[in-house]
Amino acid sequence: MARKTGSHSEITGPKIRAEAQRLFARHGFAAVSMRQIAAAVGVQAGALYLYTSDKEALLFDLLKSHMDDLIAAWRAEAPEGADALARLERFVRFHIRFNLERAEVVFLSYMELRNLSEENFAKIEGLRKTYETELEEILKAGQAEAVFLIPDTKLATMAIIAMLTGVNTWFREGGRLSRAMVADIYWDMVRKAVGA
Amino acid sequence: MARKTGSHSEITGPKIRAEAQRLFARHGFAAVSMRQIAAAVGVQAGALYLYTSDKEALLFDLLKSHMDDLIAAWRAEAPEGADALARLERFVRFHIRFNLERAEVVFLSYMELRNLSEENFAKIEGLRKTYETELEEILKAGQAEAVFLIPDTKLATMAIIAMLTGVNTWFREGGRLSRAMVADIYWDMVRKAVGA
DNA sequence: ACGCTAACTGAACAACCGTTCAATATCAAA
DNA sequence: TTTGATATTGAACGGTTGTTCAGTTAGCGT
Repeated sequence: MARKTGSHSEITGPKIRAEAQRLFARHGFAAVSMRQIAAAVGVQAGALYLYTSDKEALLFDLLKSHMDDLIAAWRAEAPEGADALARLERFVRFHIRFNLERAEVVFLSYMELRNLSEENFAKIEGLRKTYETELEEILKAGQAEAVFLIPDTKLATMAIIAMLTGVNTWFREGGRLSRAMVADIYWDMVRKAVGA
Repeated sequence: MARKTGSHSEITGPKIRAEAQRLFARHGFAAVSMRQIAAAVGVQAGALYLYTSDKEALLFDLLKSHMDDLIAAWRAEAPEGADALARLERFVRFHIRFNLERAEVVFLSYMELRNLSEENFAKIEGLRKTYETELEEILKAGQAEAVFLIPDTKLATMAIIAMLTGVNTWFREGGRLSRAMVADIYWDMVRKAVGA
């Protein structure tokens, strides 16, 4: 064997992803050049192509990993056996917490989808749909249990997710309310909205 | 006097704004070139500079006009004397209708704010804040009338606006539900969320 | 028909874009 | 110390960017 595989790439690779995420979120995908990313990493632009096939793949990998993480994290903590009300509460708190923890990539995954090719766009949209379905199943269950009173579970799903994701647009650390207080208040509004 | 002022500019000016709005919404501000806009209008790139000082001004004018229109339209139809519940219902229906009617520029005003200079960004944010305050005043009034039960009017404002604006991301003409049905369902959820 | 000006063209500017690649530096294994 | 793959450079590619401007066209008032 020669040099240990990726002796530097183990540092440079993640660094590229981190700087790309930061810059894309700050200025937008199209407004950030490969040279800017390279400069932030401390490398020449050509070196980026040892870690990504092209600029779009850099974006896609960020979004794909995020969606995979999101779905896996939710499934890991979703209370499978519990009643619909408890499951909904868990979902609300999970969504707010997880999204606030990863504000940059969440922002990206809402703003930069149109910079993906048709196939890659479809993949991300599929994952988003998968995640939304997790919520809709809870709402359907609560409807069946007659604990929720929802005029349309599909619309309620979209409404709740939009409402929860909206927290990312205004929440600032050290503001008037802590994350926990925000989660409490949103859970109260969601619970009432579904008639429970 | 010579030629009537703006004999052609009365056509070209609005056409530029319309095509810029369409292209910015479709591909993103940074991804659209002045030459693309000019080509869509049927003119050379240089001609655009008779109507705008630079590319950013083109975006800013679209967003500024939209925010002005939004606030003026709401104030024109806001039921000043009515009780909080009636005013909230009007707001919900107005917001959904107005935003669906202008999906392109609404999309822009959420996605492309970061392409504005600091001063221009602040102006748009100020107008957005003005609009949000209109809703918050309704919520405060309902709280005072004891017809609403809201843990935090600030958060409720953000939650409701995010929820309503979210309609734009999924609504498609000719889908399962009409605009009126969507508005009915959202009003039902909002009413419950505020405890009325 | 003429003059004037608004409207527009087309070329040019320097800067920057994503991407490729031959050359080179780096360093573990032999 | 030599070997050889890994990691990276730096220059180059053709093309595009926003913007400017001298020159041309078009049409109204006289």
